[in-house]
Amino acid sequence: MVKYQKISNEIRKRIADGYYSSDQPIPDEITLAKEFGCSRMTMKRALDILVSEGVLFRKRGHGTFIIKSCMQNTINVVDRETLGLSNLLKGKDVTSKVIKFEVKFPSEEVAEQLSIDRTTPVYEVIRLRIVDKEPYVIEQTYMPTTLLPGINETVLHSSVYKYITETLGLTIAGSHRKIRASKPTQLDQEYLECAPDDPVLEVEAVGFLNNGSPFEYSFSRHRYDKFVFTTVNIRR
Amino acid sequence: MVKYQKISNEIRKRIADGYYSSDQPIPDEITLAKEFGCSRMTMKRALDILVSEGVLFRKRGHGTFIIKSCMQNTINVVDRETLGLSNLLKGKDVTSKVIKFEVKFPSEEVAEQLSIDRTTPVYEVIRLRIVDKEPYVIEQTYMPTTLLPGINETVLHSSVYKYITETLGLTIAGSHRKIRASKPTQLDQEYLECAPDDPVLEVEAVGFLNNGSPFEYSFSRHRYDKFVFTTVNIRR
DNA sequence: CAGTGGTCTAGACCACAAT
DNA sequence: TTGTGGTCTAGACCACTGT
Repeated sequence: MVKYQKISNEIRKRIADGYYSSDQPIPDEITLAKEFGCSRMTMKRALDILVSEGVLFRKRGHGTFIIKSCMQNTINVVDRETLGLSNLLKGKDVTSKVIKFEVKFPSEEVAEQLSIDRTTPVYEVIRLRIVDKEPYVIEQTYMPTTLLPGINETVLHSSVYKYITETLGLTIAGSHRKIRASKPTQLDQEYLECAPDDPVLEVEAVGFLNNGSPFEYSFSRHRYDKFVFTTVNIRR
Repeated sequence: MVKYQKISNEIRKRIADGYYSSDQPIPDEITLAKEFGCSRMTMKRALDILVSEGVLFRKRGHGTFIIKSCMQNTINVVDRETLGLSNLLKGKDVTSKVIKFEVKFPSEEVAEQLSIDRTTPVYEVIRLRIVDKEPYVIEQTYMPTTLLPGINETVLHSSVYKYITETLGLTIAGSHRKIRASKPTQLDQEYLECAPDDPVLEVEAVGFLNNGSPFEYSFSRHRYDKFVFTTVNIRR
């Protein structure tokens, strides 16, 4: 943990604790820098994190203020989903049922999203993720076999994320995602136990490693009553 | 436009033009800094923007690389929705039908989200937004009358965003959003012209000004076949 | 004018990875 | 060891705001 992160965490904690009034600006950057024994640039960087999180905002010529509406927020359900569901819901009882596990040549769409050609085999995995005994999400995932060798049912039953990062020593860099509402498929109705008129929240994602290669193209279909996707949007 | 933005734009353009090979790292920060006549910190900042956009990623000890999967992306449908729908769909024919326009005391939930007490009147607006003659989204919006005086039917028929920024001279700072799938209500079916089993994509948002005050609490309900929410997620 | 945040610099040292 | 990006500094100057 580097200095700007420590400072950022401390300020975040202070805000949560009500240490600073939300009607007044927090102390100016130079004062805070002195308090934390760092340069103004480092202080600014610590505050930048909180601005990007939607906790603080700045007003040039005025000061830095707390965004009131950030307090009454529930848990951030997503926004860090590339950490893998097992991590996201740490503390919960997460299990997986493997519905499909095959190796095949990719469709044109899948090949394009994974930046591979159609002769590179991919895993096709369909898994039902179960949280505290309740069906939570059905994930359909395509992964290049070349990039992620050695995936098997054992891996699928625990954590693919863990396998990629720990066993293969790869680093996940991020993802591009699309979110839409959808009608339930037969599979959804069967495994998510939803009614024919229950909508489904679908998250389409391309995940990529820190070497730039897409490592997964996935469709996560969630029960509409158990999943909310949250984001923060800060204008610049 | 400041230096790091100009540089950032130039690099983005080069990537789009295929000026840099996506298999090789782009030139290192010091080399680029020399080329652009800036310090390394400024160069880093320019590249930071592209990293946050999911265009580049860095690998310590290696270099900075292009994310291949960023190329085949369609238009970013959202992510800048705080600009207002009129701006988002510029060039399209956007009209509004005002379904409800009242002033009332807020419910507990609305008061909490807007950080006001229950004695501060709010506008309640329900608008159908129509894009190129097709129903696009129903927005139910609550706004404090104190913060946004003078809203009327004329404003609602053009752009509330424009009214807030230009007429009132306020600055929109950002928003917190939650996205979920939902069953269609009677209102949805009537105005969005969707079937009883067509799902709806709902975006719940709290928008806030650059003085930290929440200025709107809204529910935007979209036809499932006409709206996709896109995001980029970069790990740090 | 004074006080705030925004940008930019030149340079130092650290962390990581390949050679 | 070399070369990369990551962090941090001390200070300069600019832009905006309210007095």
